[in-house]
Amino acid sequence: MRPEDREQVKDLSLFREMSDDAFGRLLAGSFLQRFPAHVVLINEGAPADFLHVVINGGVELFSNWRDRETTMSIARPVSTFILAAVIKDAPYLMSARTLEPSSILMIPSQNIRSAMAGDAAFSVAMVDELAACFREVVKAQKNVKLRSGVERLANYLLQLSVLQERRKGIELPIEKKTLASLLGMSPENLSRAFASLKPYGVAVNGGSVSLNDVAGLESLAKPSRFIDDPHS
Amino acid sequence: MRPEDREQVKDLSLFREMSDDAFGRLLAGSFLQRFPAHVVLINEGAPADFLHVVINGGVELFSNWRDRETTMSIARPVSTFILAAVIKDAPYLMSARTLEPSSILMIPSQNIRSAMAGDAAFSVAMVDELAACFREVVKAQKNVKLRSGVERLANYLLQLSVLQERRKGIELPIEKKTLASLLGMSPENLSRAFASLKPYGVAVNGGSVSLNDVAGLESLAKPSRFIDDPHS
DNA sequence: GCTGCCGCTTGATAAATGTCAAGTGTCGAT
DNA sequence: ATCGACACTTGACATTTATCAAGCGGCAGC
Repeated sequence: MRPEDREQVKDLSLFREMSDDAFGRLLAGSFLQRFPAHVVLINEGAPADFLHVVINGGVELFSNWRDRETTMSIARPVSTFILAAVIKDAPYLMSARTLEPSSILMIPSQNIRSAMAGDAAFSVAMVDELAACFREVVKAQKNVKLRSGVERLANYLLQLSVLQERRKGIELPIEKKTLASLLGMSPENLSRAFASLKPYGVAVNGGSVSLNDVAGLESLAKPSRFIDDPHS
Repeated sequence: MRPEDREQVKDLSLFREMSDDAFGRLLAGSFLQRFPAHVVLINEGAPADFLHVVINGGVELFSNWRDRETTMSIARPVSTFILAAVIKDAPYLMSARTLEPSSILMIPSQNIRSAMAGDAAFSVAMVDELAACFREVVKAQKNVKLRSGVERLANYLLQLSVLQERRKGIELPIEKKTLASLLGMSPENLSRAFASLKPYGVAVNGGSVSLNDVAGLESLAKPSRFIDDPHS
């Protein structure tokens, strides 16, 4: 593991307050591994032996039931995923696969639990992190239950435009197929949803999207602080 | 607050490991209040000043967007709700209203944060509680995204029958209107969903439901440990 | 007893969403 | 260069779900 990678992990809010010493103990037995694209890292139902940290690349968290599958969220550097399963020492509720070639740091679950026991500040950081995760899922749930497909797409695009800090010309960070699943619709439906946003100044070209009428799009999307703002 | 109520709260996994002393400090400035049915306790977006604990009765957590509303979950005695907002000192993401006349214990948010700072064991309990909450929402999200309305109802009924420990003759604990919203469908649709379960031995009479063919219902519902089991 | 409200149901209809099938274009492997 | 796999799009169609309207039945208040 390169020193700059270690530095990035240490800078996560989860680990920032730890002593270097405690952080060293946490990483004992951990390993950083490079994976190709489209590799399954975690199978739903397996015991949570490691806390995973995306160092670079991207990871899709998804879930299956019968013959259906849905994308639950996307983890980007630098962030952890499946923290809750590690805490509860319970089976993973989601599967995970790389979207692209990715470096993943894997920390033994036992190290996390030991660190909590020995380091009160770390526990507090964990509480903070888990509360944030919880609020994210609640927002996602509201998004699905209160909005139509088109509305979810419109809000996703607006969120992206804020994130990418340019008014026109945003880039979709994931394949449309995956985006459809993340937004809770079929790929065909996503195509049609894009088409139905054309009157609102949305022009699509492959992975590039221009928003030529942000105000109009907002009047359709009606973004809400308590669904769309990642910091609320 | 009656001693037996205090005992029940102390017995929550969140507080069980606390010293009586620390628990006393936690409750300083708290108060127990009785509310009539259908009273709004919390408005989405308000600052999270109190951690709420349902002592008896029942509370519906719900959320609005534009002219739509959906119920997110039901809190029953004895349990806390909106813990995450309290931790983050952030606005509530959901509103709350009583379903019936209810007693609610309200603990000042500041007390919770102080207790975390001074009591490592309490922090660990909080981590555990939040991880459990997180996993609950993830399951709810999978339920909505992977299943049709009829499938969600079928699984809900099976869950109830396990909870109420009798094979036939279960009682719906909430109005059908609320149940519809909880399951993410319109009330009309819930009626039709019940009707379409008739061939699977489901007979409805007001709030009473008989399951005359649990095996058949299960073959339709295909319950999954990682969606329906509250302990997984 | 009425009477009006409300929860619930049912039917008719519309809107949203999914499925199936075909066709296009890209890209990487041979 | 050709081929095939695959992501994406589009159209036709089926299914699911919501909406609107009407009606039933219980129940609280007059």
